[in-house]
Amino acid sequence: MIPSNKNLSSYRSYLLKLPIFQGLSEQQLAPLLDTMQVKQYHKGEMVSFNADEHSKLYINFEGLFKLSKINERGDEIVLRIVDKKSIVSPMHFSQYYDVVADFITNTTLFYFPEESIGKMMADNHQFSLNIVQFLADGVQALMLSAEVLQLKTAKEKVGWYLVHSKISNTFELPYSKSLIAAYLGMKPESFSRALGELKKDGVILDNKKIKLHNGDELCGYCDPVTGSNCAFFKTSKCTHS
Amino acid sequence: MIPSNKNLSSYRSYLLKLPIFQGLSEQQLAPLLDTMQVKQYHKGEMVSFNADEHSKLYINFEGLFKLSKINERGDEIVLRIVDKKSIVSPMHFSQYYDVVADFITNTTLFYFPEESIGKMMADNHQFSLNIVQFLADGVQALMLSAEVLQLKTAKEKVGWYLVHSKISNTFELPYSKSLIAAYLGMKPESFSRALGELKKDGVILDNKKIKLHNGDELCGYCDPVTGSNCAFFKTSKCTHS
DNA sequence: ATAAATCCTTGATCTAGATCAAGACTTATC
DNA sequence: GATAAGTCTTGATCTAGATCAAGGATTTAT
Repeated sequence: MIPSNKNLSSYRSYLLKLPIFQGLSEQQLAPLLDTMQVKQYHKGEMVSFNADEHSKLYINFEGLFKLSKINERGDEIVLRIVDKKSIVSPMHFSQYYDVVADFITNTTLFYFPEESIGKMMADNHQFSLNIVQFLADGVQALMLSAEVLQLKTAKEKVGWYLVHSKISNTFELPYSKSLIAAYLGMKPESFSRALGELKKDGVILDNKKIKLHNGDELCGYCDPVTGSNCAFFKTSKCTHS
Repeated sequence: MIPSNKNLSSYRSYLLKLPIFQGLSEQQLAPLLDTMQVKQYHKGEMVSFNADEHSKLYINFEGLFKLSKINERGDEIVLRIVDKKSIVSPMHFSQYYDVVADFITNTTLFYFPEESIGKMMADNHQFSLNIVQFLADGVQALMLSAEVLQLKTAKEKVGWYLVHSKISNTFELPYSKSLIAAYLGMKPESFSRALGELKKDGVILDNKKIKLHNGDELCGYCDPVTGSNCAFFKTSKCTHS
């Protein structure tokens, strides 16, 4: 069933499992969930997410989009790839800041008005902590990606993304190559060439499936935050001591 | 008087004026301020700010340092320049994430243990909101700087920094050129050459003082968030419509 | 199943900014 | 006020990745 503003109550159990609502009972959340709305966007659509018109908190229920900035020359930086269950909160942006949401597939977003979120934070300390955690994760993800974009070579960027996919997405590339290339601040051509380099080292990408000759070929590209979710973290196979 | 762990009470009025304590009375803050500690760092010192050893919230009382990441090749990215009254909170980082604090001058930091901040948030809703605001500002600053680093040419980066200095620091460059160059992800040589280009357009930097031929030469480099603090914001002189 | 549209790869060339090197200016130190 | 230590500028050269171009592969539509 496609969510509509009429049948939202059936999604309560889905919502309760999200990290942003962690530690909260259905009862505690009821006043907030009652204010939830739905909006559909379709593939190819580009919407400016500014705090003026979009001072809300969005949950991506179904679909995929990227948050980008584009300059006069048409160059793009992908600030975030937003997939299922991810949260975007233009309500926390400055009034004058905006990003473009560029929808890669048809997407269904749930959203809450800024006032409801504010009310829930005032009434429930756990929810405030969850918002703090969400923002802290955002800060850290942006610092990590600044580091990747600025300090790594093309080959290192791709290696890093692959090791990330290996650990978090069980050896599978979650998006198209060109989307990942854009996220890594490089052109598809460079991404392709970097993959060619990695292939020489025993890293094969077979239709989005990552295949490794020995198994440790990507470990040199890992970062400790990603590594902490790896089965071999801090064992002899791991580079993070 | 140099702050020590003995004479901290005399800094209460200084602390009460900080945005992070906005809307809070001295009385409400007392339990938190009682847990405050001081630490001095000296010029040239480099300290790893990881959540393990530094799970605290720091206030820069006096001094200057940068938060950087450095790779094997010695390339550096400056994630933030931390000057007086700025806050850094490794307590919000993941256990495995770390940045290097590189002290540019002798620096005095005040800090609060993670538990005291947590307690204050639990006891006082306004303080939680201030923490949320602090983190949201961090997210936005990182998004803006990702955009600047990734999408702008050398000349545009320098122009952007100058317009920022013009508006926020009254026509004065706040730090050394090489520090600003590092923050903009470029080498001092490129910074110098970019300044040369801008000089041709009527932008003169005379011993850190920004001097403009007509006055609007930098407006093309402005962003709306910075611009919202400009005297000419949304007037005919301003490019932000 | 076939056509059309995307997406991806490979090769040739170009370019912004890095690197290397040397000199000029500025700021501290004795 | 001389000398030393940074910091900044200018010029020559180099290079990683972008751009341009064309062909191949995969997905989507009919």
